[in-house]
Amino acid sequence: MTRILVIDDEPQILRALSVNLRARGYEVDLAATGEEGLDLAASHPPDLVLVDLGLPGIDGIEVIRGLRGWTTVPIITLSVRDAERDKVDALDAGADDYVTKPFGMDELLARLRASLRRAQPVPDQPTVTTADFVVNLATTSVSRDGEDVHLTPTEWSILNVLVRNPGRLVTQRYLLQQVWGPNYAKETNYLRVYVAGLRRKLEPDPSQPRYLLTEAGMGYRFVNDDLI
Amino acid sequence: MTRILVIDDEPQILRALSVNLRARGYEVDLAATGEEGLDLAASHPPDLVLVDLGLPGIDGIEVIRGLRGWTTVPIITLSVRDAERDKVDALDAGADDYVTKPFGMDELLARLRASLRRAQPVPDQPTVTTADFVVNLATTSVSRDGEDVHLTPTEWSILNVLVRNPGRLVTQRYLLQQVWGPNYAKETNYLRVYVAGLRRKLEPDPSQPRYLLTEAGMGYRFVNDDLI
DNA sequence: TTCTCGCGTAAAAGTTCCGTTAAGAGGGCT
DNA sequence: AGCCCTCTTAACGGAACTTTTACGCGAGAA
Repeated sequence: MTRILVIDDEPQILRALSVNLRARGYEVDLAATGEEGLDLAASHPPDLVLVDLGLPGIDGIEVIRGLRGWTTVPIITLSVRDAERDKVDALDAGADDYVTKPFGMDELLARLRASLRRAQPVPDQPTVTTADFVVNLATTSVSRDGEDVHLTPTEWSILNVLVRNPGRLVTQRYLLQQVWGPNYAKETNYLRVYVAGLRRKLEPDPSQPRYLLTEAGMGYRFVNDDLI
Repeated sequence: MTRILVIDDEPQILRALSVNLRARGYEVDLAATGEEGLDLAASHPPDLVLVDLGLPGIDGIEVIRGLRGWTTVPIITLSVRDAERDKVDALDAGADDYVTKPFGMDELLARLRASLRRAQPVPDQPTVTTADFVVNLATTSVSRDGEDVHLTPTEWSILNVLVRNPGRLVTQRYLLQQVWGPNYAKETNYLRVYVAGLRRKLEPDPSQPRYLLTEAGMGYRFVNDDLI
């Protein structure tokens, strides 16, 4: 049975979600505060977390960071209609999706199913193959034209995050948090230096990247269009 | 059967709407005051709400806020012609569309069908597909004819808001607040510049937009009426 | 008709962001 | 200790993006 942890301070929303989710056959855990939610998640690991961003006490973002410290469980945030740029923080912190309040139960259920489905095929492909190089996630190695390419730990860490999110825009803040930790979310110059290094080692033409693309003002993206 | 809740204090309008809607095969609930309307909506959930903005007692805006506290049912407002300010407030409060009194029954029915259609299927996947382009909300990317379309952060932010509110009239103020924050609610020239950019990149004929429509003086609307 | 207002468009001006390079610091290994 | 590898940090030129300004057009009001 799929277990869903709902963290929200508004009793009526908690209640509405509880009723609707149970009616759909989900097992539901409820928490009214961030602390409670984190405890519950640890003692009773859920398959998906629904968390309100506007919690009293430690807020939703902190809950996401707390969860992301030890689990990759899908997280969907609930938030009031607010500035887009605030929601970016949630996604950067590691949320998978967000729903704005007021939300339709149908929409929420749809996003929930989508997140659960996306979480399933995590049986990570051991290798990612492009026309120019092969990344072996199991053995932590990269080869190009049959030759081993040596990467430093930091380079590997970055490549790892990008390759595990193929085609997806990875924000610089998310990358920095994954690789260096939450205190380095602003040090975008690190990314510039290391991505340059990766391109030198992996791209056929480092000055015109084909796999490790920059999205100015947003982040980076690993694309692999070849059908292999 | 599709149920429509009509909230209006003028008996002749209530009567005219009731007759016309029933003739088209809709089930109709009638309410003469805001309180009555809210009660009826709660006890007998409708598929769409038609509400007059100029109600005695708690007015139309309050009714919209009351409904939006717990439901995303499509709301169309009826308002007299010169109450521009009220219309914008209604849309910001969560209305989907408005019709100006005196209104033609044909126009009302058309908007009604459009709102109902939008509310129907919630896509299970985080992509929005039109005949000309595909917006992928999960990967933050847009493609057209198989080719990736590059968007700047601001362009993406605007498209994101519009696409997440399909068929709905999004006010300029709401867009500006979502993208730039609350201090930019008056900078409508930004919208002109960036929407033009989006049209250039996405519309088959940017001078005659098919998806990103302007509602003069009010805002913008993303429509995708293709049955895909 | 003329006037006004809002919109679309283009381009200039201003600002931020990125790639590159290089030098110094720290740590492990021989 | 000395060497090598890696990480950190700073600086700069150029690219990308945002903001601002200006102007033409068309719809609706006077």
